[in-house]
Amino acid sequence: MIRVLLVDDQPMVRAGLGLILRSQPDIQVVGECGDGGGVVHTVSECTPDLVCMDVQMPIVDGVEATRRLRAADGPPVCILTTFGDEEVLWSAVDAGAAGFELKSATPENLIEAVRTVASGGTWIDGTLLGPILDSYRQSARSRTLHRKRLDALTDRELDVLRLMARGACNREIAEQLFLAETTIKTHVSSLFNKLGTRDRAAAIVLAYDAGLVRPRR
Amino acid sequence: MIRVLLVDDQPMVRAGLGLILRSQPDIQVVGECGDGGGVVHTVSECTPDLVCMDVQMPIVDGVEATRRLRAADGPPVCILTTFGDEEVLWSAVDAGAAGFELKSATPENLIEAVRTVASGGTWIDGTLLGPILDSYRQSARSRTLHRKRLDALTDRELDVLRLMARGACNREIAEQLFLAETTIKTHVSSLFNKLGTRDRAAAIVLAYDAGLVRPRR
DNA sequence: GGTCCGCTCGTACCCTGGTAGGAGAGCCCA
DNA sequence: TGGGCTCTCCTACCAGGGTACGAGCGGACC
Repeated sequence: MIRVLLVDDQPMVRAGLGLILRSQPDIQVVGECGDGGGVVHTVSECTPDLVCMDVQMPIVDGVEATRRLRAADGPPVCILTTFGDEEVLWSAVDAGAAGFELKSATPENLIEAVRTVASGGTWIDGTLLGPILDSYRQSARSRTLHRKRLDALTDRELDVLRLMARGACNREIAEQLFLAETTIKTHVSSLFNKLGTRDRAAAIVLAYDAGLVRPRR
Repeated sequence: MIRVLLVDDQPMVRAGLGLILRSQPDIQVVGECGDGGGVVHTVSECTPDLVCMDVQMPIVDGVEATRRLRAADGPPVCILTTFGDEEVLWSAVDAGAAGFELKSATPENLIEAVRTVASGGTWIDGTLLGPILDSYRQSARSRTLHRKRLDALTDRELDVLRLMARGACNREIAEQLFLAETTIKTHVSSLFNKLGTRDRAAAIVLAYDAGLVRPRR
């Protein structure tokens, strides 16, 4: 039996959600909340297996409430929202949400989302997946355009550029590649010419833009 | 009726996939391919609604075949692979795949993937979604850690750092901020101290790592 | 009123970064 | 075999980057 806590400021929405979920023999709605503020407390009382959380709420919004639940080692959270823009999705993911479903989804999808999240899985509404991957593809496309400029570089010059783009000075690059510093200077000048950059700062920026190196995280 | 083309170098896998898909009354397997090389040609002959594509194949791999199909304005591609590492996923997405499912998935999931992709949707295996979001969360976490170091900077120093991280030299920064070059030097030295960086190269790297500036795409 | 801080600007100095030009060795390909 | 390219290393030179230190001004805070 899957025990669900519903959090939404609109009683009508809670009623509708409850109706859909209760139609399943293995799903049980064990509590409701009208704001994100009391969620942590309510959870400790009714011990749900997962929390269905709205985003827009008057006092404490769903993202913040999700963060608090995660901090309190609470049950997994499935975000339920009206507007599925990317910003909200990422902030919810950042807060630790395991599921993200639109209120416009079919009851079947909603139930599947609940089942997936309750069993420890991850769920993102299918209609959102498309735009997300599209934006990734777009960024990948212009990255390959940048890469074309890097194609002119020799292997050695790429070695130097990579180290340079990690903040290494010429002497350090020389040490790491077992070369003389003057050699590095030669490579550096050469790759500046090919890339059309005048100094290492611009080259580093280009290395990031082209995706040769990625921000370390 | 959904018309499917199967592409996999192993006949056994094609047989198994076919068995699963043909069990559905609305799905029809209209062709098979043993390598990615002939996919574009085969598609023009048997006109499928979608292509189920293996990744590892002897001559032309699934990612490259997907790219060619996209270039030829072919039907959507659902990638079917044994190993679900992130690299493969992103390269497949980059190539234009609309679906990504593991061979270890349940027949139900496979069928759902096919139905989703055939109807123009996007599908990613649920077990992969978790690790992807985890890595995103990790990156977000250490981004905030880096940001802590940026918190020590004054507004003016942030202005300077932002321009510096776009490749501007001191004189250009001075011009853009309507300040003297010596002032910029003061700010630059000060922010190096606060960030613990010794030169602008390292500061630029930190600006990217902290997410203060993002690769331009 | 005094103090702290951020912002501005200056001088003086050193050092790394970047350029110009040359040169030798190894490799591939016509 | 000769030409072209890459990789290596050198000398010499100069501008910009970075540091150290000082100083004036204005706002915030006690």
